[in-house]
Amino acid sequence: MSNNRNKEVENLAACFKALSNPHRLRIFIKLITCCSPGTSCPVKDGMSACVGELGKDLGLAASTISHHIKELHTAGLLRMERSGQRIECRVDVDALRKLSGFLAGWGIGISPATLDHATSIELKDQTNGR
Amino acid sequence: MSNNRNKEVENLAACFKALSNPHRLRIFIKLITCCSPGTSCPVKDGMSACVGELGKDLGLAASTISHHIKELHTAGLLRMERSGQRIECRVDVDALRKLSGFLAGWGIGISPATLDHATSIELKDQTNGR
DNA sequence: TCGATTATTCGACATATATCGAAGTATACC
DNA sequence: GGTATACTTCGATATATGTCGAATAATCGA
Repeated sequence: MSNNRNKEVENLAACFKALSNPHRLRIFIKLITCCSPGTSCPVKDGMSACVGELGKDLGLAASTISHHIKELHTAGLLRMERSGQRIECRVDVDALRKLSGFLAGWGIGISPATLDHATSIELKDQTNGR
Repeated sequence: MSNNRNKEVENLAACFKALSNPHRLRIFIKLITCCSPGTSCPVKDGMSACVGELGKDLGLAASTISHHIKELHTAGLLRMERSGQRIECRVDVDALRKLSGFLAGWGIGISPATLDHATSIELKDQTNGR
């Protein structure tokens, strides 16, 4: 229970850490926007782009981009799937929603006093899908 | 413009960084909940607690707590005000709302394709109030 | 099979972060 | 003034992070 709660806070912190680096945040933003509905996008499927595209314009070495994307992936914020030579990345909408829910619970003025509920949003279980 | 956009991403990243450490996140959560309406709280004023209270139960040295709270403060997530011997901390609801707004824009499924708007939420200007 | 493209892993390195204890500052109370 | 309480600043130190380039792996096309 309390142990569980601990794990939730750790997960939450891990997500924030993944977004805490400007380069990574930029990658994440690009992923979210570059392929959103209505935008022309190299990949037809919504919210998806390959590693190379995401890293463009950041002025970083390929290995560094790869490292950053791995961080986002490990935090559960994005999913990766091989497609030929490329590896497609897409936002994990669930994780994003949960993260957003945590902040929205208060910030926006909606029901506070609900830590029990708010921190029990189960962030992506670290053991599956990676 | 683009320079401005850069600064916004930096600010956003700085906020995430402040919340990326489990100890700091715990402090932040405590601050948000311990004194929310309806809860009995050492400080009557909603969402406020002194440095010492926030750091309790974390098993950290006072200097470390101080350091963490300073980080949260620098990121603009909380305000501090001297009150006698104590220093009262309260969440900066504006910053929280903006942070939350950034994630909520997508995550929750509300209008995507609005990066222009979403990243132009002006996060607290680093130069005032600290 | 060979070369091109795309991405990851590895080792090195500089910088940043988390942490402590000791010393310093500010305020309150006697 | 002197002492207690609350917090911050400073210096030290161990660990984590961001970055690169070189080497490796996976896939495609000729």
